[in-house]
Amino acid sequence: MQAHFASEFMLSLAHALESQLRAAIDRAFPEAAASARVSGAGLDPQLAPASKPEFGDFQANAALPLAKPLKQPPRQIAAAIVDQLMVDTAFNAICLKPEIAGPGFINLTLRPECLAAEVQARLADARLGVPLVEADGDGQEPALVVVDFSSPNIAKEMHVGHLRSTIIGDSLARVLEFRGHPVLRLNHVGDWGTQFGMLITHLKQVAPEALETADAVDLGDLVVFYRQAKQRFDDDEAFQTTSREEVVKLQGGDPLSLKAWSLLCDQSRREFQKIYDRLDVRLCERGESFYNPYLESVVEDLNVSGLLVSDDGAQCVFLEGVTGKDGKPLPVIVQKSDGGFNYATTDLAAIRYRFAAPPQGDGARRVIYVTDAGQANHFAGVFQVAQRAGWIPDAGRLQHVPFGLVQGEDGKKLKTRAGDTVRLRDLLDEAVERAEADLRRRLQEEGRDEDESFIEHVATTVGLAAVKYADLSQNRITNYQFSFDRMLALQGNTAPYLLYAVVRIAGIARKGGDLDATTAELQFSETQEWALVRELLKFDAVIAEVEEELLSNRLCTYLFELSQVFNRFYDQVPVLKAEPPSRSCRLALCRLTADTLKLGLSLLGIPTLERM
RNA sequence: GGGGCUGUAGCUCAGCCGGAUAGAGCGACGGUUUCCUAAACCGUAGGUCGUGGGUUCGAGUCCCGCCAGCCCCGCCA
Repeated sequence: MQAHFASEFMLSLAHALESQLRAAIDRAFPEAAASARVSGAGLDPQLAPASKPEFGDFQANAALPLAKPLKQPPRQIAAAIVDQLMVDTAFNAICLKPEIAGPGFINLTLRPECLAAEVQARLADARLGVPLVEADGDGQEPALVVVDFSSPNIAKEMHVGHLRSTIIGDSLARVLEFRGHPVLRLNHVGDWGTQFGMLITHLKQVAPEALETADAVDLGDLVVFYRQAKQRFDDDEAFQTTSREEVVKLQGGDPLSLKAWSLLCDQSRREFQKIYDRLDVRLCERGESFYNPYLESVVEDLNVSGLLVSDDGAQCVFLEGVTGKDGKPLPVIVQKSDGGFNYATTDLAAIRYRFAAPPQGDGARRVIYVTDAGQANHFAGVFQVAQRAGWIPDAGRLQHVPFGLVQGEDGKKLKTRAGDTVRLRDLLDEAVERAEADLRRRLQEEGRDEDESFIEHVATTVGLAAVKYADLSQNRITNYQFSFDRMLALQGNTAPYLLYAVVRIAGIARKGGDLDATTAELQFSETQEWALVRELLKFDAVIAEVEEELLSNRLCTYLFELSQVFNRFYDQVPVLKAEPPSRSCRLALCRLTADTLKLGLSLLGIPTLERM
């Protein structure tokens, strides 16, 4: 327990304060506390972070709701609670005398020496106060978390639609990994199904060499062929029939079909990998086809559990609580009338496999799907079926992490000028090109002379960071308006702003500040120093929140605010020119700020720079 | 028709378990550089939180109705 105090500061402190408050309320109002315990979980101290810096560090709002039942003015109640707090030595060790403010808020301010000691502890802690997740049960490994994200389709190029899933999924996986969860990052690529029937059928007629020789056509051509195939499939009934036959052959394991299929997959896979390498995203490919052998037994299982209903020739599970036009329950179709399986079947097989204990499955405890919000209904249905089939263990969590559409600056779905979907590759290229143009203009204006490798490195880092950060910094639920101008802006809540804060600190180090020097006792006097200290110490709580809520924008907001506070500090408080005791204390703050920004950005998948 | 999501400053968005005078950034306007990178900092202006009810000591936040936009709705994923 003691060991945890040092490494989990704000959180453990909040927990300590909460129980101290609870005890104080208990002593001040024993009858009210006792009756609250009878009816529920006892009185809630309603501890929250202070809403404004002038209110201290925390506020407890418990007095307000007590006013009515106790028939006392809330400020009087607050005073009674504070009296009890003041006799608690443990409380006095961490907090100054509480203030009662407004209608009856109890404002708590942490002792400065307590804050300084924690800064000291974090300087010596590579994890910056973020604890590793507890082992599960008796010394067992923490349970596996599956994060399913990116998921492009074979024989198509990755486009802007894959951007959010890839970036958000990667960041969530990074946060979970940092917390110590074993994470399986799954790329559920679309490598099976009807589309292959039509593509192979079409290629047989127009480019048979593509089905026999690796890389006979390039991926761009393949995309064109795919589009043509889709067109024919929609227009031409005979083509449809042939395509369906082709799917059956493929699913039946016909060697020629399988070879063609595997060539197409290989080719796409290499293209995907180029994007993932650029974005520094690691993924374990496990496409839809992986679950092929399990589809039949999924349907069989559902049948055995009595969930399966034959309707109109299709095998369905009817949903509870979800009705269609006629007021009747909506089905999830798991086997088409032609006997084929569809995506719902595959998704069910995947859920079952991921939760199932090894070696029959992954043995996951938590499964997270990062896909667009348009699939919310689908997942809700599939999740319900999995639940009713008993495939989700008691402690298992199955979560859809939805995100909104990527829109252009006109508010409509992002398209190229020609009206095509934007290729992810082109989008990344443009971000880097714009970052490079910006940088060159700046270098010229400032009369700086940098070599080409510097320019390339900075432009690449800034450009890609901008794309990632812009996406991650927005609450993912809402649609996302994509704008190069905004994401590459040098001021505001953008990647360049955050990167610049790191660069400033690196600059201090270059100019002779030894960031790694240790300081016996940290002392701070300036407002900006304390503001920075307080901001730095929030990091652990922010990570805990992202882990639970799966909202990366909370981390972004924090890093932005930390950068702002640091920039104010940098602007108003000299570091290198400060006198000896202050100088080393300020250098220590610089180092912890740099470490926090670097770690935070790395959890977003964003590397930092020394100079820019 | 049913379901989901969204609606907060001119624009793009935050807003945690319901808490104090609703916050940023951009844009606009005005200031700051003998000093660690000014890719920065400071200040000013800008709000009926879509709308009408309800619950509450207290509602942007919770509940119900309505309006608007986007998305989904049986054999595509």
